[in-house]
Amino acid sequence: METLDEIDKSILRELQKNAKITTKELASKLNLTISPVYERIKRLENMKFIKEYVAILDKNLVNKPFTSYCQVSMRYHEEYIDKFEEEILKLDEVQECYHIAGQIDFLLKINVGSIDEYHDFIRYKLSKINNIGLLNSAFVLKEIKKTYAYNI
Amino acid sequence: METLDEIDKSILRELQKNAKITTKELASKLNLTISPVYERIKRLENMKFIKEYVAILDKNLVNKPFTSYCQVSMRYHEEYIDKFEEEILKLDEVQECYHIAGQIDFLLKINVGSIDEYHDFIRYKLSKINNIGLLNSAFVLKEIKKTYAYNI
DNA sequence: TTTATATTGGTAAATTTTTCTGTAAAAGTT
DNA sequence: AACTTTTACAGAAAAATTTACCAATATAAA
Repeated sequence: METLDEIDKSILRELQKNAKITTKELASKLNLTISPVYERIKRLENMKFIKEYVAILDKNLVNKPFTSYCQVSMRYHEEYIDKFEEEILKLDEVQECYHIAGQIDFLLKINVGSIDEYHDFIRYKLSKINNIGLLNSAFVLKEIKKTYAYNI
Repeated sequence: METLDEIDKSILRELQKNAKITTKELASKLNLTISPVYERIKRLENMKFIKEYVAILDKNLVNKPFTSYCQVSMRYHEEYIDKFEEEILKLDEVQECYHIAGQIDFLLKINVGSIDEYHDFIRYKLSKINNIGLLNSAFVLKEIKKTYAYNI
């Protein structure tokens, strides 16, 4: 982070908002020419400050309107965690999975097309993983805020 | 969704993985020429299937390595919810906020630079919002899986 | 079958990306 | 202080991509 000056940070701020901005536009915003902006972007990519560029889809339009956070605890902790993580990676419905501190072991974000699909996911996919103890679902009623940008 | 054929879905799948892919490359993958692929992308943008293109940064490199999920319940439900949501939108540390079903009202994803910063956030920013009842934090120990792509 | 509509392929202009060269300022060395 | 090295920027040219346009083809509807 200390290798980033204010110009770099401005570039990252813009690209977090809009990855499709042209170097020319960005240069104009920063009162620079194309060259330095272009080189800085390449440097930020090479140094992996920028991990990837992605298109964000409308989950309702692509028929994945149903979101749930699912808390999972393992019955015999240590020995089955690796296996659980392995299985989770294979499940397309799992958008995110975190190992968290506290009584619960894992927090999963699940995205599917309907409650029925969610039921099937829990019943026939998640529950099939060995040694799951507790399993608790919290349905998302409304997305109040969601941003992909860090406040740098 | 019914307005999307298999070609559209393939395009969306690719753009979710890599927004910087050129029309030429994409056309080659789909065994089409540039024109139809270009027009389809524009159509998907206009129809808002694609909401935005963003750069994803490395949270460790930009000094936001600490993530926590924070459960919030309101003391007097109905009347203070709007105000709470309003205040949440102003807080840069809040990456995501969902109104969820169940005992807890809101689930927040918080991203900061350190535990100290997290403490300050809870103590001096989140707690300052009126009529919060319960407040519970679950620290993320490890990110097992995180994808921005829907399985379409 | 005919008409209308949508989709594709091909081409060319406009724009952007990428590379290259030169200059100036800053930092480090003798 | 003089010299080298490094770094950041500007400008321009080359390469590649985006964008707009038109004709040809396929698809659906009348």
